[in-house]
Amino acid sequence: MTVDRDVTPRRSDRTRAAILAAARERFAADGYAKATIRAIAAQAGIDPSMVMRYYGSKEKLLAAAADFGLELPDLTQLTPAERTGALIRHLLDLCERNDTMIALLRVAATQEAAAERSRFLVANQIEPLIATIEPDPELARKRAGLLATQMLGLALTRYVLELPPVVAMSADELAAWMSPVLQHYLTGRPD
Amino acid sequence: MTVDRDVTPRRSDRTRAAILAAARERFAADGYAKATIRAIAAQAGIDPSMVMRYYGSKEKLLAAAADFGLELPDLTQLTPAERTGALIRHLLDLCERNDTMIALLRVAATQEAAAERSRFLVANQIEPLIATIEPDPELARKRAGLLATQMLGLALTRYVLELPPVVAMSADELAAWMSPVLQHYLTGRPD
DNA sequence: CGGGAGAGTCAACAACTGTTGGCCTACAGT
DNA sequence: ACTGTAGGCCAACAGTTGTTGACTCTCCCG
Repeated sequence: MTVDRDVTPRRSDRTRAAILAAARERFAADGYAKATIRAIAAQAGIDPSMVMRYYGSKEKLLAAAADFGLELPDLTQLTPAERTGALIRHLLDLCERNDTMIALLRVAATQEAAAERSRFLVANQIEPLIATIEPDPELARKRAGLLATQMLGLALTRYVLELPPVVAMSADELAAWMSPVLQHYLTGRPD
Repeated sequence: MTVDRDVTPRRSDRTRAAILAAARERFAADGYAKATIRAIAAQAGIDPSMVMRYYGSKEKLLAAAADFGLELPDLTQLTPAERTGALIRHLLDLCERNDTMIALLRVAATQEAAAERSRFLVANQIEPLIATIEPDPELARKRAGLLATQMLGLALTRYVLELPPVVAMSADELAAWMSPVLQHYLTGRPD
């Protein structure tokens, strides 16, 4: 192992990144099957065989494309009133800034590996986040699951199914409607 | 046109139905691309060419498989307190009794025709349902969209992504947690 | 200047896909 | 008995897919 401290700017790194970006865009737009290696390569402006050289197989490319974090806000730094709006705005921002999140959602509908990745994100990023404000771990798990139903439901209907009423509403309006819901899932009780 | 009053029990009707049932099962389990005509035919116990003979093309088979109604309960016959639980239980029942709903959801992630069908169902079945208890049509549209985010989010996380915390909860527990949410979307106000 | 490795292209393979047309079989009506 | 027709199967086509290996080009280092 050579010490690769300070930049080792392989010329291929840019291509590697271009492939990954193209893959996310195609996966987000077309889903797994229709996002052909050839289509991804074409969008990245290189030969299809390069995709294989750098990522080994289409499945591994998917794994690389789905490997990202949610970068969720720190709930303990926010008042209970601020939390819910921040979560909703963060989700919408995450979906609109790049296609990674939507790619994961769309591909997870058909590819078990992506579905497993989504389960991992809920268990290892949302659940611990909730655990910072909910001491009971059993209950924190449930709150995380319930939160996911609403958050992923919003992302699905707005960016994948594109239901007109959901698309038409602004981020502020959605936040206003959904804040009490998230508040309920974060700290409320059933019944 | 011959008068086909009282049964004309074509021998093919059973095969036709078997193909449709098999298609829904495969679409629900594998999504559109992986649900091969050959796989569907095999599950129906007939030859792949029969699928084409009866449904013309794979796209038309999908259209036939996605052609169903939500059979939603009549909200005006229920007290506000009963409505929400009834809606949630109805959705879970719909998803668990046969695979049609899950097939639509899974396929809609990649096939525009199925996504369009989901938009149609929201606009022509959920929206009119809400209109029976919400006079303002603009607001009824929004309530329908918001309701869809939570309902489809539940179906997605429980039956497609199979998030463990959501799968683990019983129908009663989910209804208890989500009833206030639906109540808010049905009759509440933002902010 | 020469060679070796990194970066990339090209052409092909084998498998699988939706789809088609020809052929067989059973049976209802005459 | 005969025949037409509906229901079904088989084999094949043409296109697309993931994947591979051989070949080219272009620097960089000695």
